[in-house]
Amino acid sequence: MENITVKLGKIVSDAFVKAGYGGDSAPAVTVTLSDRPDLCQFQSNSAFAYSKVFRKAPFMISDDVAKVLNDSDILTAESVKPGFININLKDSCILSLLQELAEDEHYGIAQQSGRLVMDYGGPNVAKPLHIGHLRSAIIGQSLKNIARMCGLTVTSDIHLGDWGLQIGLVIAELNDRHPEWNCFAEDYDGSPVPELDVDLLNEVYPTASARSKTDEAFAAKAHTATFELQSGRAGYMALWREIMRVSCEDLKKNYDALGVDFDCWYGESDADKYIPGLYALLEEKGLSYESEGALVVDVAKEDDKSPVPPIIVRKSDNSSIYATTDLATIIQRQQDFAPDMIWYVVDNRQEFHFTQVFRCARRAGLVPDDTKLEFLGFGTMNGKDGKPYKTREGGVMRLSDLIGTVCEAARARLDESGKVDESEREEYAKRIGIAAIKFGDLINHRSKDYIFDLDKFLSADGKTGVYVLYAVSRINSVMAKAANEKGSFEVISTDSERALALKLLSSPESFGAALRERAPSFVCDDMYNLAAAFSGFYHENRIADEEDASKRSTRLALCALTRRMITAELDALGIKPVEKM
RNA sequence: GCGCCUUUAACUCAGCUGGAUAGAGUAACUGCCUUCUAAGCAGUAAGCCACAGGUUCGAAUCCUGUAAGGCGCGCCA
Repeated sequence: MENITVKLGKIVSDAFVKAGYGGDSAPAVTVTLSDRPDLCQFQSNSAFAYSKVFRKAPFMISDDVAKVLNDSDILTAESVKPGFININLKDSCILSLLQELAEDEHYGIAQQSGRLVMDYGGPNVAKPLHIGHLRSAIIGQSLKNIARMCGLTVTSDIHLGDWGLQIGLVIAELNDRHPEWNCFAEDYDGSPVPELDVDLLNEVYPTASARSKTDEAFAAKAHTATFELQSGRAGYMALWREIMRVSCEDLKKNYDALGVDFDCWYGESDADKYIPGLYALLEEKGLSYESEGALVVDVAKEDDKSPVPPIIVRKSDNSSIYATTDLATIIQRQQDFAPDMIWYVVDNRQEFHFTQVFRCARRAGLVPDDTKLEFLGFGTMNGKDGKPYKTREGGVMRLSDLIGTVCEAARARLDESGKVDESEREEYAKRIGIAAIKFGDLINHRSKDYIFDLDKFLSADGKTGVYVLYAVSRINSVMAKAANEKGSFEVISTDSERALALKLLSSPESFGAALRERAPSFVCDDMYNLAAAFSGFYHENRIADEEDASKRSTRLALCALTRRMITAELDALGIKPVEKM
C-alpha cells in the first residue's frame, strides 16, 4: 500500500501541472503531515520552491493549485498566505483508506526489496552478558524485523567473539590453575576434556584480563595460547569447544529471555578458514606489507581530514586480530549470501576500526562495488551522572539482573491489580518487564548516548512500553464486550475518531523512516503516538455500548485496526503484548 | 594535538529534505473513577533552541567561528 503522504503528493503534483506549473524545471512536490493540526491534516509547502523557479509570488501559486485541488471529491484544499496549501481529507476518503489499510497484508507498509546481512549481538564467549550488550541485541533485532516487514530478505549473524585474545586469556588462566588437565598436555590424546560451567567462565575471564595488565609473563602466555589455538593445537581446540558449548548455551538462554534471535551463530572462528585466502589476496594485489613486524594495509585517502593509519591484518606474533576476522567474515558473507548490504550494529566507539576495515575490503575487492557496508553505531547507556552506567556497588550490571529487577516490579504491580490470573502472572510480568526495557531503549535514537534510569523503568508511567501494552489490553477488554460484532468503517462522528483514524493512516510510514534512517526509534515513537491517540479516543467515545449501530460498528473497527497496527509495531520492536494487565 | 559526536522547558528527550504559535514524557499545580481497565484522560505553568557572526523573503534546522561535555586516534574487541 502506498504511503498516504506519497499518495497525496502525487495528487498535489498533478494539480501543480494542471494549474500550469509543469515542465522539466519544476521542483518535486511534497506533502507532509500538518505542523498545525488545528488548521489542517496535511500540508504542502511546495509553492515556495515553485515561486523561485516560476518567478511568481508563492501565494499566487498556492492559490492556483488549491483551486484545482478543490475539484477533487476526496479532499478539500485551502491556500493560506504566504503560500501554504492546507489539505483535509473528506471523511468518506478516510473511511475507505482505513478499509484498505485493514485489508493490507503488509500493514500498509510500502514494500521494497534487497538482500541484507546483519551483524549484531557480538557477545564474547566466556564473558557474561551485561547491559553493555543490550543495545546491539535489541536494536539489531528490531532493525531486522523492520527490514523484513519492509520486504527485505535478511540474514542475521550473532558474530561471536570466540577467536581472539580473550580466549587465549581464559586458556592461559585455566592452564595455570589446572596444569594437570589432559588438554594442556603436549601429546593430548583427544580424550574428553574436563567439564566447565558458566559460573567458572564468568569468573575466569575478568580475573585473567586484570592479571594480564600487570603480569607481563602471563600476558605473553595468553598471546602464545591465542596463536596456538588459531594454529589448531588439538588440546586447546578441545578446551575451546568446551568453552563454546557452555558459553553458547548460556548466551542462548539470555537472548531467548530478551526475545532476540539470530539466523546464524557464526563466530570469528568460522571466518578462520578464509584467512589464508585473505592474506593471499592482499599479497597478490600488492596491498599488504610488513610494518614493525605486523602485516598491514594502507587505507588512508587523500581527502582525509586526519591521518588514517594502516590497518593491521596480522599481529607481529602472527596471530589474527579483529580486523583479520572482520575482513575474512566479509569474504564468507559475500560467498554465502551475496548481500546488497551488510549492516554492523556495533558500539559507536568502533567506528574508526570499521572505517579501516571497509576501506581495506574495498581496496581488496572483497565485495562488489555496489554492495554497501554500513556501520550502524549505537550510543552508550549512561547513568544519571552522565557516565557509563554502573550498579550501586560500582560494577557492571548483569543483563539477567536487570531483566529480573524490572520484571519483579511488573509482577508486584500485577499482584496488586489482580486483573490477571495467578497462573499467567509470571509470564505477563516477564513480557511487561521486557517491554519496559526494550521500549526504554528503542525510544532513543540508535546513535545517541542516553541516560539509563532504572527508577523510570520501574515506575512505568507515561511514555513507556507499559503504556502501550496497557492501551492494547484495554482494546482487548472493550472488544471482548462486543465479541460477536465485526465492525466496519461507516461514519466518523467525533474529532477523536478522526484523529485516531489519521494517526492509523500515517503509522505505516514510520517503518519507511526507520528503515531509511536505520533507527527503530521512528517506529517506537509512532507506536506511542498511536497508543496515545487511542487513549484519547477511548475516553471520549463509548464503544461497545454505543447505541447508534453505525457509530458502534465504526468504533469497533477502529479498535481492531489500532490493535492490529500497534501489534505490528510491537512485533517490529520485538515486544510481546499481554492479553490484560 | 588531530578527528568525530553532543548542547532545545527544572529533568530525560522529539523536532523529517529550512517555512505558519518549537513538541512529548517526568516532576509541580487543577479537575475527572456507582458507566467498556485511573499503569488512564483533560487542563495550567515552564523555553534569548549553548554563544557570536553569516546565507535566506524566512534558520532550532544550512555555513563559519567560540565555549562546555563525551568518544576515538597500530598489534584488545
